[in-house]
Amino acid sequence: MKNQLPTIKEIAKQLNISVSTVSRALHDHKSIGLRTKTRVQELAKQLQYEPNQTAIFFQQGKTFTIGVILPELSEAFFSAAISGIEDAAHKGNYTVLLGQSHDSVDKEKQLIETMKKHRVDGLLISISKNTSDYSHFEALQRYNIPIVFFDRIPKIPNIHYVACNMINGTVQAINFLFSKGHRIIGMINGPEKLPASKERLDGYIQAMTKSRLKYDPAMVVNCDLTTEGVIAATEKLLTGKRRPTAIVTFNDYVALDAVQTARKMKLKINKDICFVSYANLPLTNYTAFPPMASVEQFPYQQGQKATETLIELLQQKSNGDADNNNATYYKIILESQLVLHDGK
Amino acid sequence: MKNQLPTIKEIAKQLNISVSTVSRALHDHKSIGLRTKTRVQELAKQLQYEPNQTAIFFQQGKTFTIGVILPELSEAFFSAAISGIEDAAHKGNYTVLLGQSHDSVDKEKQLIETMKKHRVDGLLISISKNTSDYSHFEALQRYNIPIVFFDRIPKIPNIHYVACNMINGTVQAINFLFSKGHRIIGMINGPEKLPASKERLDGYIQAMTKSRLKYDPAMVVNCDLTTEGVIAATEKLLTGKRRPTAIVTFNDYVALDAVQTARKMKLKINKDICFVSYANLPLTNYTAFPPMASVEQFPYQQGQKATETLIELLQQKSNGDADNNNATYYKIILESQLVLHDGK
DNA sequence: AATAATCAGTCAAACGTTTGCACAAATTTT
DNA sequence: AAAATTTGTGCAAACGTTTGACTGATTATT
Repeated sequence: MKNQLPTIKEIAKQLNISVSTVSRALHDHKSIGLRTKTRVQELAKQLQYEPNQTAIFFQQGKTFTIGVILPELSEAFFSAAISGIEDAAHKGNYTVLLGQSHDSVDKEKQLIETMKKHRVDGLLISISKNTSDYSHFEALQRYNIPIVFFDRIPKIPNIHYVACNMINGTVQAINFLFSKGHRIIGMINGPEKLPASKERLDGYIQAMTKSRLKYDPAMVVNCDLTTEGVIAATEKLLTGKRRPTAIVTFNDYVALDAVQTARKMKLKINKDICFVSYANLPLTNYTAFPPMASVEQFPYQQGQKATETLIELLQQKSNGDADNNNATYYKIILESQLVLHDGK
Repeated sequence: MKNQLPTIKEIAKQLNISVSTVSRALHDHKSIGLRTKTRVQELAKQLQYEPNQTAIFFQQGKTFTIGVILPELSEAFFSAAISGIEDAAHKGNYTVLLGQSHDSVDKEKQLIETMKKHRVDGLLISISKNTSDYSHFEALQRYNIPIVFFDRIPKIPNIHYVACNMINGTVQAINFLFSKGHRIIGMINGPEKLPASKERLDGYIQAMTKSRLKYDPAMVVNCDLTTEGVIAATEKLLTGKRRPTAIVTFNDYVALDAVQTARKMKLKINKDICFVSYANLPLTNYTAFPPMASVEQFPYQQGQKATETLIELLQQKSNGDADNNNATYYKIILESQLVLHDGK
């Protein structure tokens, strides 16, 4: 009754030859005669033989599986990223094992354990917002499991990563606003300690000083990204004595709340006040008052690139370059880019 | 130089006992004396021993992995679903192997092969839009890999599935519009042959006749879901001699395009014409003229429920209920629900 | 004709773990 | 004190595949 699947053994027995011959025949090994080769291949087809991958994984100590750990799949950024990851992995004949940390450090650690157990060949990680202790990543060194971080990168030396540089995009955004005649430009930034916030601020300062508008710290307010936080930040910015005519917001969600707030204050969007944002949402084109422009971060491409990098590392490894422990570390930076919204 | 991980063998050798004893000691088997048990466990901890799961998978013929095949991760519906799937799987100590078909039948078939190779314990599938030949699913029976379909279900008998019933939600939507005074209600539906379209139509007809508004086929137009298609459909509906005062649209994307079209025709949204939609997008609250209400399809819950169902099937299987081939088939229907948008 | 090379195939070990069976020693029951 | 049971442990097979080393033919080279 047990629907036993055919094995190499079974084929060997039926053909009265040894399993090794069968194995080699199926792999088209040169040392097998044409006659037996075809006999084997025919029977294999007839029996619908398929190699048992778990046996092969075990035997070879490789699983052709890439583990992916990221904060939250329902966030547009990450769902685009995983899409790119899956596509690239599949192209390289790898499979994707998935886990979301929900921005919890514990869950992240747990996931790493699971991935380790499953003997993934490599890992792709975008760290949780709250991770500041990185020991669980470092522990992986011991297992010789390469990691490529993407987007949210831990601050530790000697790692591979793929990220998107927000500085240039921010500079472009400010320059764009400048070219439109804006001279007082505000920014609603994220939490101060977040690297992502720092990059945006850097770009802001760079562009402002280069445009000979001096950098006024009062024009940049941090917020915790909650709706309430954004409202407070927006109000603060718009009720100060120097009122900006344009605001750059940390991301699209922030932009949406900020726009609402501005409207409640009876300001006309795109007239009294303009917004530019960083792209997270697929449909800013459809929103009531979309930001005039967004800085695109190319999540799909980040995912793709990170995966390709990881696969390359894995190939190096299997080529025995493993001993080559003076390995160089990949630090791949995509450039963000300003995208204008024609608001059609 | 090879960073060999400790194995059960290694422990056995160091302690001068047999591997079986070690194995049993680590599993807290009753037949092992307390002294050796602790000796083993201590050494295991000291060596940081971790069982090699690939060996166990192989040995047990189980991988504790669930394969997921769905069309497109960057679609909000599916990214929410995968989120639910991953959470539920993790809760049940399963891991998720991921693949997207991009709505291509070939890719779908290929993914099934990959999943089969990886010896996933079970599969969760939402079929591609273009799949009409279901032989590749049926082939899986042979491998005794249970499948639970979700959301997009093939039309074949004797399958397990989880879906969301759109009929009631549609009825609620129409009733809601009726209560708001609308008497001429149109519908922009999806492609005619799509089951999803049929359900919506059914609900529409049911509600209309129950409300003693007679069903006017001219009030329901199908479209191919492209922007152009939607524009054409909207124009057709709004330029007919009976002009609807409210329109139910196939999904949020359609709604957005339809709203734009109506506005171009100088109609005032929520005054001359109201829209109700089916929820796909996270931020209808922020859109220019959001649908007054949406029929929610609970993708996260669908994913969750499908996963729980699959895990249950897997448990039954390992309990030897496998022979019990007169198995009942799970057909789990979640109810859709109308959600009002307060447009704040 | 002897030697070397090639061809076709087999043997057996290895990967790490689990588990049914056997067996000895210690303990309990008769 | 003999018999039965319990306790603690080891042996070896099994899971399916790959692969290095080996063997016995045939064929090619000198």
